[in-house]
Amino acid sequence: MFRGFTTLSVDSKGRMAIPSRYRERLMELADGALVLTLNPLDHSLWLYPLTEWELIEAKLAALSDFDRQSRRAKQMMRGYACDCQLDSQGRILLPVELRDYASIGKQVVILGQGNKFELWDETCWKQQRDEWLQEVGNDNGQPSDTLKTLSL
Amino acid sequence: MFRGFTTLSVDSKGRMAIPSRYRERLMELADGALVLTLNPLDHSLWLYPLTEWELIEAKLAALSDFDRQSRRAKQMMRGYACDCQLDSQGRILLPVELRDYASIGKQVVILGQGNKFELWDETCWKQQRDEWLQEVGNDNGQPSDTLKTLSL
DNA sequence: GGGAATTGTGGGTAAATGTGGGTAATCAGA
DNA sequence: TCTGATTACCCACATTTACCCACAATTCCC
Repeated sequence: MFRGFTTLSVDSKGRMAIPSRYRERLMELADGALVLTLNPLDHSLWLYPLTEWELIEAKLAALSDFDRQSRRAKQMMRGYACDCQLDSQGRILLPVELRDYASIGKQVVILGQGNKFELWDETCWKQQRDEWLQEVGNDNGQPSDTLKTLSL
Repeated sequence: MFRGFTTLSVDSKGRMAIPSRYRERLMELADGALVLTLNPLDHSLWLYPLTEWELIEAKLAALSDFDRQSRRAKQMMRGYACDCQLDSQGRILLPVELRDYASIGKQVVILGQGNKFELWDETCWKQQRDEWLQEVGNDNGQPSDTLKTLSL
């Protein structure tokens, strides 16, 4: 499973290097084939190895078209899913639309998140992180029922 | 299966290029034969490879004429279904009636959606997308029960 | 601490792709 | 049968993308 944090830069062509410690695993899993899509819950991107994405796609395909929320989730996640391939330098190309969606500028943060990675614009990530930390610290944000019983 | 997002332009003759990464698959599946029809759930269009459409047509044929919603779905989807063929440049011609239904102007968005593609006017799509993202972000729109248990 | 290998970054070039428009063939209506 | 409109095919251009090589920075090892 993927974990950890890296800051990377996006070059003028919109390319981003994948940290080398993940590359071997990515080659094993799907020969470097990746799927990048938007994270509809935050303004960030999700990056799956192709094999992991196929599981997600199956879950999405099972959702009904007649439930509006489900339909939108399918449209967004599948619609924006983009096939990427590690190039010979271990980089991937981030399509303009996805960069825009996540306001990705020159510096990117990549977070290992289990079966996938999460990509944030560096500035956005810092804001988000600080906001969330403050919420938790303040006890304003009531934890949801599931979290109330969670021991870490 | 199809996924991904592309912005394309419709030329003065009403033609639209199919992104090249899909063309080979489309030739394999049905020799470039496609069926374009309206999406009765949104004001957009659905584009099926002929072989996939035939499955849909069978499903539609099985729906009862005495259920009003089913009857309408049959009428609309079958009635507006239009045969298209990839031309030598990998383009298809969008009939005027369907372009009107989806308010398709100069710029079109094509979304891969599993067994089919979804075609939107670019402006309409952006509106749709932003509305939905806001709903999800605000936590107002309660996720439907299926979504509540969905881990991505 | 110094040298070598690995990793991250930048950019040039050639091929592929998307776009536009001219011209010939086809079709429908009068 | 003639005429006008629509559709299919062809060629040409501009942009984008993929592939390649090169350098800078970092890490690792002796």
